[in-house]
Amino acid sequence: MTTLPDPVETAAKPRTRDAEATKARILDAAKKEFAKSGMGGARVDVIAEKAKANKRMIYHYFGSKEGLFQTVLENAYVDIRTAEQKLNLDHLEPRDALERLVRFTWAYYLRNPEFITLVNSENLHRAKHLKKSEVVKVYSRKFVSMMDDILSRGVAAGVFRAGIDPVQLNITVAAIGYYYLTNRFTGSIMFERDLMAKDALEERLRFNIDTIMRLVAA
Amino acid sequence: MTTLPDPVETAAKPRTRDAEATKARILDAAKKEFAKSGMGGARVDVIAEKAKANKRMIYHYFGSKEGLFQTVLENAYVDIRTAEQKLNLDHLEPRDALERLVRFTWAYYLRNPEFITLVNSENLHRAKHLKKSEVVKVYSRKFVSMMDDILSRGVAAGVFRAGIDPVQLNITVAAIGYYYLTNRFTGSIMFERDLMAKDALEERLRFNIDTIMRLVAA
DNA sequence: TAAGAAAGTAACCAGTTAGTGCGTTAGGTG
DNA sequence: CACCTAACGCACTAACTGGTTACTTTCTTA
Repeated sequence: MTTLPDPVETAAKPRTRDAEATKARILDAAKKEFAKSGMGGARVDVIAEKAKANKRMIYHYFGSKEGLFQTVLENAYVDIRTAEQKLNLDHLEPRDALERLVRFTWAYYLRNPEFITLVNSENLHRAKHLKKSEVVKVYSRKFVSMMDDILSRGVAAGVFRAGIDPVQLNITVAAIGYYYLTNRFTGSIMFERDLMAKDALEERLRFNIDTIMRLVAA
Repeated sequence: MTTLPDPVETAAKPRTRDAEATKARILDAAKKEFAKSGMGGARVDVIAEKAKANKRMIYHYFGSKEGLFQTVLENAYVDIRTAEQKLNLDHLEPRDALERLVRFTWAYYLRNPEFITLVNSENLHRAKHLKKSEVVKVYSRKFVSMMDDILSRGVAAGVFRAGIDPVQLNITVAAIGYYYLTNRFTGSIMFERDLMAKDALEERLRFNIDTIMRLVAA
């Protein structure tokens, strides 16, 4: 050995303790791993490594792999529902509000591809983790009433037809974006085109807005 | 010992050898297991047991777990595409043909829930198995041209508007059924209603037909 | 009918994997 | 500053899991 490394720069850091930061790093790594491999396929050791945390910490903070998955899933739902509420659609003209929601949903899926995979994984497990979550139900009610409000205002303004079920419409808005993106790999093969190319994505968004607008038009 | 059992009825079956039947039993069991747990979560031992076959036979006939999955997946795609071709939509009035396709797609997903889960699993793996399949591409081309034909005839008859991309329409027809069913567990919690109840399913089908008809109407 | 190919079986193996026991260390508090 | 709680880390294990080895049994055919 020749020179001792500068302790300030390369010392094996005394690693200041920070429970919240460690938790956050674990959740972030877990979200990525669960999204990449699903709840069953994700490896706890890999999550610990990517989080630069010890595996023991995962069990300390989240109890089990399933506990960790449940927290990740719950956070994901809270995140999208919170973002939706921030759109302030009630200040917009009904048609603009609806178009904005379609655009937001599409953009959210594109920017948060983990969301889709987490939801798929949860449905493979028959929603056993989500069932335990009370928060999600509260947020979902707000989500439905938001659409209900847009529809009512649209009908009153004479721009939407009456009798549309907000739940069915919500499902449809999600479906036309979600399906395209979750099945982008098999879809690109079947239709022999790159569904993720920039112009393909733009075309799909236009098509989706069109689909929803024609569906609700008076 | 008193009486010898009737060999025809109760003999500890000499287990007549039948490669095709064994293969078929393995494929059937594999489809169910892969659908229930995904490609990663399914267990080869469980498949062998359910197929009443020896695990060694799986490796003999299909090489590996992935080889087995690929065959199951390929069969699933061929099955739905074949059933679609049998609909004979080219003899129907365009609007009837399209409605029939929407109804068929919905009914197929309902009667073959494994299909959806297999496709989801394949997309989690970025379609690495489907990429190797040449058959699927051939069938898919026929699928697209079928929709193309319906659209052209509809435009010519003045009942559909022009300029609709058959691929986008195909994706949308699949999406509005597929999403509802694959996310039926989380959906039932979020919307606080049983999405699989008989009347809920009927309502969704009606809504979907309506969505597609309004989308293509002139 | 002898022989060999194909179908079928049981036991086994090496590598993983979720989960733990137990000891160490940082840092806030009395 | 002594003490104690909570953060952190290492090394281990019991159960599993995809895949294989070595073998027996059945059927076909020359």
